[in-house]
Amino acid sequence: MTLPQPLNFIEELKWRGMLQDIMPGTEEMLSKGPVKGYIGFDPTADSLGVGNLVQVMTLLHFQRCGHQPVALVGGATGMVGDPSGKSAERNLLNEEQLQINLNAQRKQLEKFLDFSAGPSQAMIVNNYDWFKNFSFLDFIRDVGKHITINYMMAKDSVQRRMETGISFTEFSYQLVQGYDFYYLWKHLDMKLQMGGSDQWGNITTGTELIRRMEGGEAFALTTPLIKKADGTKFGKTEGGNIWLDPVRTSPYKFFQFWMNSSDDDSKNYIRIFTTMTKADVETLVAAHDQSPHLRLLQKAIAKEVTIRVHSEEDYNAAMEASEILFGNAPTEALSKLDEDTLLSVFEGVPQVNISKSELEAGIPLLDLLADKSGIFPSRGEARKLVQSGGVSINKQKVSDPNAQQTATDLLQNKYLLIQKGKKNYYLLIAN
RNA sequence: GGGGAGAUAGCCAAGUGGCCAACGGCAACAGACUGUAAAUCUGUCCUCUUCGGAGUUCGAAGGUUCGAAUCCUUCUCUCCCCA
Repeated sequence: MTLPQPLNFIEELKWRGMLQDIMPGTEEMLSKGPVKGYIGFDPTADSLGVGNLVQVMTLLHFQRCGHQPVALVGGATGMVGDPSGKSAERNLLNEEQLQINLNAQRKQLEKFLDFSAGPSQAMIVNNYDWFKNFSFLDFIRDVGKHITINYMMAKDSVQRRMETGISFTEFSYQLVQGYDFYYLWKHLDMKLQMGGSDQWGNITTGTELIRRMEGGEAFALTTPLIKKADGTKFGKTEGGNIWLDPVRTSPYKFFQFWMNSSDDDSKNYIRIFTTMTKADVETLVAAHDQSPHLRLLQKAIAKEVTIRVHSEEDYNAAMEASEILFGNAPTEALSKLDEDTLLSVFEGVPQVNISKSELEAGIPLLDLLADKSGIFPSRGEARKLVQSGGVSINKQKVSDPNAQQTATDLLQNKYLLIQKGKKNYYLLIAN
């Protein structure tokens, strides 16, 4: 991946709103030619979530600007536990789980960066590799000696835990992460560490260590914590976290997550999560403001991100499903679908099997919604939502909680599309 | 060790013998309006319900009473002040 004119990475981050803190001299260092920079990923789950996507994009932009991005998976740091942003001591992961998480994350990271040979070839490293044979005594002699407790205690992540308590393990985390930077600097000529703003403290311990151990110079920058316009956390919905793993979050849901972002948020997201140029973004934002109901921004983000994280096919399927579900004449569109299309459209929608013969005999609506399908935990809840107009079958509102559901409405003589609220769909399959 | 304050639904927070399934706010969910947006308005928000009700709650366990979140006893935990 060679670009005709390498972009200025810092400028790029600035207009995208992705620059929080930067160490003096960083921009100058970057301007001298391609350098290596890395970001660490904490293996707390077996999949990255959209929150991690910010850091992935930082690496991607870094690479687009002609530099060499390195993703570090925390096989060692994951065993310790980062106290940053945590109000209480964490539970340690067992090694088996850690290994699973590590491999899963590594695989995901490989999708985003360009690993083909060249001056900006991406790399993935695992800090377990240089920690596994580093004994405790050697570590406290060779590394710990260079950093004072006073320095470590001054960090925000530690300060905030002074009242409630912090274990020695978590306290030493910054030193472990700091040594990563030193090691990479020493052996891979790593010049820059990046990360979320909560990592600033850990990162600077690294640059400090490099200076004290060898008088070397290393640089750092962080990205701001992304928040939604209403101040709530980014990347979570009613259903929980939005994951990159299609098993955890279906491509349809993933696509919908971006489609649902508010206007204000999407103006930020388009900058962070797409590689569109500044001019294109500005044009699109202007077009969006002209006719916001077209949701141009949401569509553009959802498209690019879904394709990057999943695939073009997944995007097309999600898009098609969304058009049918949210389009102008959804009921008609539904009944026109042939079975294959219908199934592929609703691939990401929970499916429930029910008995066709019972349905032919007629099932009381509430039985169907609660006992038979488990869509509602109780009949009372089903009744309440039906009464308040929150339930649709095949995109047609049902209003009578005492109604019977028969087989006459079956799509393709086999399926019923149940809708709970506006955005939760279930496909009932009559066998 | 001494003294004081407190523990109420996801969170904050009223309530000190019956009118309490418990004011109010936030969060959440649904509806209306829209554009699958925001804001606003409305409804739901312990569990179950044949929507008439039924059952289980107010740190825990006992007790007083016709009746307790409210009074008494013991226990557990949290916070503050003094040593």
